[in-house]
Amino acid sequence: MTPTLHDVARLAGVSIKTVSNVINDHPNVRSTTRARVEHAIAELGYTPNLTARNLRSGRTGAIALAVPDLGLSYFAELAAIVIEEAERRGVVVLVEQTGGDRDREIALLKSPRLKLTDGLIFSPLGMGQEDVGLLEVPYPLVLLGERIFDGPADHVTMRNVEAARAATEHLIAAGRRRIAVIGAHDGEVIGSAGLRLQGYREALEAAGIAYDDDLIGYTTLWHRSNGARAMRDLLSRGAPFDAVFGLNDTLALGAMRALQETGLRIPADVSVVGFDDLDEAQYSIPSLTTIDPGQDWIARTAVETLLARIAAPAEPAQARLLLADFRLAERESAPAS
Amino acid sequence: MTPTLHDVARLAGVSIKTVSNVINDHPNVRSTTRARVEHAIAELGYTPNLTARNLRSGRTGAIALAVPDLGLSYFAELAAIVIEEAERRGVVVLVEQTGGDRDREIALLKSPRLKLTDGLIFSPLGMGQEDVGLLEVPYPLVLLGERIFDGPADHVTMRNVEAARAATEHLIAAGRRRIAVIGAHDGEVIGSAGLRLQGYREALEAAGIAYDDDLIGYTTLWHRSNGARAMRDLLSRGAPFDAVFGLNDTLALGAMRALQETGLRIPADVSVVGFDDLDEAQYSIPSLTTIDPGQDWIARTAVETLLARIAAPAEPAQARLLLADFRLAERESAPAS
DNA sequence: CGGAGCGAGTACAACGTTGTACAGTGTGCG
DNA sequence: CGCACACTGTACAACGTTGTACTCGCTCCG
Repeated sequence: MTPTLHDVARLAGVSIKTVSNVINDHPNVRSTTRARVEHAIAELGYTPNLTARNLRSGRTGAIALAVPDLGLSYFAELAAIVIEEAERRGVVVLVEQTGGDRDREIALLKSPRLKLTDGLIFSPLGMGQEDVGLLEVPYPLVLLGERIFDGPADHVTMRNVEAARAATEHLIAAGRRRIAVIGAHDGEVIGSAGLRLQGYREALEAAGIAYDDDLIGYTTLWHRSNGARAMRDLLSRGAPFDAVFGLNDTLALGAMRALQETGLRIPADVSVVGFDDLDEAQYSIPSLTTIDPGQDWIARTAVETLLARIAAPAEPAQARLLLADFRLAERESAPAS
Repeated sequence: MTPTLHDVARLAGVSIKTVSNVINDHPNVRSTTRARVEHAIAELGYTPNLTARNLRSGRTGAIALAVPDLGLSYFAELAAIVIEEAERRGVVVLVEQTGGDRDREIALLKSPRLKLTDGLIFSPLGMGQEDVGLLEVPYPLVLLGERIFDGPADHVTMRNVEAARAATEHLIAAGRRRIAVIGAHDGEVIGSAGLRLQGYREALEAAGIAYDDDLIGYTTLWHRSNGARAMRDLLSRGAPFDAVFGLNDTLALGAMRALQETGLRIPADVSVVGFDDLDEAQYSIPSLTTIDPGQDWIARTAVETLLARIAAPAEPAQARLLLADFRLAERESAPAS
């Protein structure tokens, strides 16, 4: 079917190893021989079989990226950057979706499908701290997100508590006192929801504002419709509020939608901040004040770290925790004053 | 390092072929032997080396998906469905981004990186009809989009002309006569922009409305900010209009943003329709009337068609053109009357 | 003028798996 | 009682590539 080294070698009248040497730019090939081989390669349209090369070398030149769902903008943007950075460094990316389901995440970690790759960038959503032991895997792994800490793998993530605190303080500085939250997960301590809620509470406490559970909107998956639904629930509860902190942009956008449905003006009646700085946040109406958590840095650092681990098979270094810088992107939905 | 068939065989006291037979559920293995082998597999934590298996079988169990950019919601949602469908069918997906750049698209088609996969689902954006010859590739290929027609590969896409005509007719039926377009590409005949503009013109013509180039907003990349910019240009031109057809949802959402900035009410002053039925279209304010072009069907059919081609190495059948059904999703931005 | 040394190229094994051909051991039946 | 045959398992080759060890012939220099 497709030509192999043998075909090229036969046509050029040399051994297959010589052809291999030409392809890999090894020394000790006479220029006349090289030319003859190159001509044969061109004539047959030969390209090396990467599967065979990988078997020989033990490397595949591919990495896996496992995220909950590319339909979630945050992960789509993350994947876009990871793929771009990987390409820049000469590897390809195999994308897996777990649906944020714990069982599927666990199954993925042991899946033989990963044998097609040299390592994994893993963003769990269903697994939690109790599953930390399952991250002991026989291949290079970089962990994202905030479901599991102090695991055996390098971990690249954002400063959730500090950033959420900054978002809340921004609202407080603008004079808001009754700040609702959309997207909390009941009882969660770590995880994006738990950590961001903690930042929120720290900001309240520092400002001497009492925490009021009536202002907390709970949802499971952080989807736009859940943001709208949680906001409607909160409105129907009747507890007054003058600001909303959406624990991510998607929730905040859904919440804005629900607020505007009822005639509330943003930011005049209610200011809104989000978290993630999705592309959309610039184009919503009003545009969304949000936290830029350093996603670009996170994605690139994850690739860089993984490739470094792959290149250095021994693991002398401890698992590292790498934290991105964040910044508040101030827009119309929550002006400074 | 990681255990191989040899290790398992030695531990179980059998030949490697017997272990292989156990793993692949081949007959003629005594149940006692099978149990012994399975025990050894479990003890060593053996998993098969897929690279070696692939070399042997000539298949990789992976397909490639090449799209312009996962940062574009349409392609992120497409990728999500492709990956989900592929997983359901037992293959993994390697995602490549071309940036919509013709040279990168052409380079990708010949890239040896594709050797890691059994076939390609390709959504070009930079290549055009003049490049049709480049689609003659030595591996199974399924084409998406509307940049190239009548190529040598199966082609799965949507009914752009009919759907755009339906969208325009919806506006006309609601009494609109001055319908602006956002996202046209100057001089383009095929391609999403060209075809959708054609559908628009057909609808105008059928209704006896004159085509007015002053109502056409041109943009290159279909990004949200370009939608807003084109809308502002159009507004500043001063030509009156009572409806906007965004050639995709992202453009329409950007256009809505620009309209609302100037105080125009949607749909009272201007109705807006989009094209794609992104998740966002349900949650914008107002929610966006748009065309659901059958993306889900397209993604699943692309995977199914590609896997069928991979399974049948001979190609008896002609390249096929597969067209999805569309429907108008009527929402607030352009009600029926 | 003889041996060291190097350049050019070859033969073979190995990566881990699976298909093919075959060998041994019973078992059933004529 | 002997043979056919199913059953269980083995040995070997092959997929296409690259590393290692080797051969051959030439040049250079003491």
